[in-house]
Amino acid sequence: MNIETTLVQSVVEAIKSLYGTEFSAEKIQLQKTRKEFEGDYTVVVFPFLALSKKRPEETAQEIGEYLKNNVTAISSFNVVKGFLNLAISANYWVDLLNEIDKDEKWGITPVTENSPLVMVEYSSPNTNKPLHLGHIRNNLLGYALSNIIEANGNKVVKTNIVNDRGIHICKSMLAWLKWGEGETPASSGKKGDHLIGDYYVAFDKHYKAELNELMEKGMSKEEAEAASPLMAEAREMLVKWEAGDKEVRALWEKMNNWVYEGFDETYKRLGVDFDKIYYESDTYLVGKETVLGGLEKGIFYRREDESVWADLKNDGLDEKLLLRSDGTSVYMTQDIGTAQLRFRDYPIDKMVYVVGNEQNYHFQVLSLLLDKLGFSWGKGLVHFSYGMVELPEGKMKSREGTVVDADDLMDEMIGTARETSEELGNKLNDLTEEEKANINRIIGLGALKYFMLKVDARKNMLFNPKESIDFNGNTGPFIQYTYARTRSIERKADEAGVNRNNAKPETISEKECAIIRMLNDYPAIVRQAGTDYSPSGIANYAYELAKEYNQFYHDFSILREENEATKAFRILLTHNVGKIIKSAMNLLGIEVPERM
RNA sequence: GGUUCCGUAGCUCAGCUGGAUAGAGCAACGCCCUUCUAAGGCGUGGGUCAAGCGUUCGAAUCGCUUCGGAAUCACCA
Repeated sequence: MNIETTLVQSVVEAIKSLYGTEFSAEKIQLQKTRKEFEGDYTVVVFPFLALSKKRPEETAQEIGEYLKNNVTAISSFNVVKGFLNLAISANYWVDLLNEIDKDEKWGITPVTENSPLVMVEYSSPNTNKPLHLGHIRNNLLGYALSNIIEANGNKVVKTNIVNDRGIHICKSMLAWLKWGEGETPASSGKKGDHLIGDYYVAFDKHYKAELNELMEKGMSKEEAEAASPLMAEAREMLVKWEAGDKEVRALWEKMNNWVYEGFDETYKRLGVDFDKIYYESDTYLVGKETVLGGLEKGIFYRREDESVWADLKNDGLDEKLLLRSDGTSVYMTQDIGTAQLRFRDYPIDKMVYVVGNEQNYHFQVLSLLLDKLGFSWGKGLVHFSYGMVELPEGKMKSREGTVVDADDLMDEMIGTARETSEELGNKLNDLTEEEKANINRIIGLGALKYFMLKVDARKNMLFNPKESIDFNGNTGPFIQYTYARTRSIERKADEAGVNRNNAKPETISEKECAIIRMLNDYPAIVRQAGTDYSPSGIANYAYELAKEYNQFYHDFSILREENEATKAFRILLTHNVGKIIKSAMNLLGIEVPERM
């Protein structure tokens, strides 16, 4: 049994024995003892005063004595005001550490055949431009979240819905036809998604120029927009696409495939992946059918102009359009269609959508609509809503050229890692260029990923491209560095023939107890992160652990210990700190280097 | 205007199922590399936890109000 459970139960027994009353275990407040006090765990005794009818100090003293006499793991206790601090014996910690050592997957709940199936949707790009900083946050959160949910004993299906159709795609296509002169990724050496993005920008440029021209001739902005021949052509192209025009479809497929190749490269580099990809071009018609089905069942209603609506006023929301008067589908219709297809493909128990917080309302509505349409997981769907990434100049705006491109950013991070590494000197000189490059990649991306994941997802976050490329302090590289040192120590210990199974020291330090306690907390941290959907919980834990260990490491020369048992114990501790750091970073999708 | 979210050190962020003197990192200043990796460690300074009221033995944490900021409320996606 876990030490915390033991302590709580013992406190219940103590109260019963001393005051003759049952006290509910959930109401007992057991917390880690703060650093400035002596002990490992602290019981808050204020809630018991009504029962004991004594002053806080006396009550704490009585309970402390009872516990010390009845729980072998407790070596001593002290009382400060209404706080009972309990110290756990060294033996207990050594045994616990051995237990953690035996379990290679400490903290991870295995997935079985009967585990619930959770589908996580994330990324959801448009195929008319490359991925940017906002997508990076989305992708990293989605991937980390999937790992965390899986670590809590769920089957996870990672999915991506690609927005591959619509007027914006036609704009790129049209621009490419007009001004592309047959340019391809192969002919220009550009990544496919960047190539298409350039044409999307080109369309906008020409369109703006056209508007200006028309406005100079005396049209208002609205009139010019309506009269624009370029936009008319784009709309025409969309109509052709919907009608299945062969040429348009062929061009669409060709250009989308370029984009997918580009995306795949970016995803691979970011280290994220998907089990199943859905395309909006496949789902939007299904959505229409589903909505019409709902109409027949009387869940929705039709207005005089033939448009279809859902009335959600009884649920505290407004009315929501589902099909336009011309019968075409809207965003919501497509999400319903995607849900329908997914439900056909998988026995989904829970659905998690990783989508920005600007769509909070949309998902509130979607949840209700899916529920009304009979999807068992509709009501309980989770919109994992995250905040925007802001730049020092404000929001990212493609028009103002303040978008931070995902590929460029990764290049920059890796480049900075390389420079830093070179400045620091010759640590890696015995490695090949390839090995060095790989370590710099791990560090550069680790810095980026950790920076994005350590912040509470709900909050808007500020990304300063210049200052945030930081490798000191609460950063990914600091944690990776700590891991690399644990590995270095282990390698040297292996050479010296230290056997960590001989760890039976007579005394261990407070610092070491604190570290073991943190290792012991890991399963609870993983569970908490799973129920809160909070990768940041894992991230901050990893930092705390790395920091705690780093401080400890600084004070000890492990391999120079004279006592074999103590030396073995320190290696055992080092090994398990490394194990847990690696595991936590794995959940976040951050690699750890063996050296750095 | 309605709804939702956010406001903690100069900056970036933890802490929030109510507990002890509110924590890190960055930035500033001062120490520490013949010691398993200095991408490190130690120290100093820095706070009206936006403000007010309430709940209670106890509030950064819970409730209400106000003030600031963001998102959303489309026959856009």
